Amino acid sequence: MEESVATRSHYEELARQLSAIGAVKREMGRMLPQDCPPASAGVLTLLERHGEMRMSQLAELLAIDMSVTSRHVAHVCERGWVERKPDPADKRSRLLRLTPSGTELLAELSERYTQTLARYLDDWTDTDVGHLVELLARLRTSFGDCRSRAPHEPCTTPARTAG
Amino acid sequence: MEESVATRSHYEELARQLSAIGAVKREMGRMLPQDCPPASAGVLTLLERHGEMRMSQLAELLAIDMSVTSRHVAHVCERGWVERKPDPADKRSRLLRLTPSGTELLAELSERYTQTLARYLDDWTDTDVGHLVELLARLRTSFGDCRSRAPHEPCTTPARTAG
DNA sequence: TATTGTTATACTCTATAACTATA
DNA sequence: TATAGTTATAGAGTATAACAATA
Repeated sequence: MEESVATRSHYEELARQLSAIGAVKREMGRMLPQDCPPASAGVLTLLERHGEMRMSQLAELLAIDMSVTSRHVAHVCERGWVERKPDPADKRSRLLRLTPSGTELLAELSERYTQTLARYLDDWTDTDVGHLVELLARLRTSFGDCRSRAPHEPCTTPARTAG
Repeated sequence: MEESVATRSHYEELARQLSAIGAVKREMGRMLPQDCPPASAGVLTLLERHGEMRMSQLAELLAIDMSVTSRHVAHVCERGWVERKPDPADKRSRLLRLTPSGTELLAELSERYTQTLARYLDDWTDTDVGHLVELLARLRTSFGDCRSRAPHEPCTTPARTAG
């Protein structure tokens, strides 16, 4: 597919915006409870939305390696927010489920998220926010779908150094 | 300000999407040259867009602490992509400027960004991409990030022309 | 043999605090 | 005293590889 000059420019700008959006993420993370890092909040949110699931499924939803998922889950389990139960169908597997304490924390998180965003986005219309959410979701889908159809090898080309 | 139920729901969904967008950022980072981590690419891009500047200004544009900025700058300077010159107006300060080697690397980065996004977003219209870019920039602005200004501001160094 | 999950190790990115050099 | 920048240290997040237990 051939892209126009305008599209190409938009691509470069999108790359820049994605690189810079970390500042917003960090700001959002600053209002989380002291022992609940962003990664824990993500785990809890997904367990609330999708219900009981296995480690591998959670890793897939988080789009991170299962080794990383394992550590995040250990953290929320140590604090009693999530429960790990043996899977009767497969003894290698463990089923994850929110505890009442975890559900309670999620209510707190929801409150903080909402208050923070209401403060920062007070001049946004509901439609604007909805549209951004939609486009972000679609962006993630586009990247996820491409993973299977276009094998992409990590780049090993060394960068040029000054001559 | 009071928000509707729909708005509140959108807020929670936005928080979720922001938390999950890291997967896209990481995928974008994977196609960078071995020697050029995402942070370095960010430094180079801002120096191209805004021209010569001091450490403190770059830190402001990156929306990260100057201590972190200092390390990122050291990395790109060691590789000859950026030059640190003494500021004649203030001997505590250092002026940062892209080298020809850095400019050359930026052309390579632009090419890779464009190719990667063209592959992943091949079913997006130019309008869709533009809209997402716009909303992301606005989001950063709402959070108090000065980087979101479009690169049409007065710059010492003109932006590279695309295509 | 392959798969599920855990642990060890390493790398990137960031913030805080202590430090220097200059204003 | 205050500010610009550097460095040391700590913490969060992730990926790869080696490993144990089970399918």
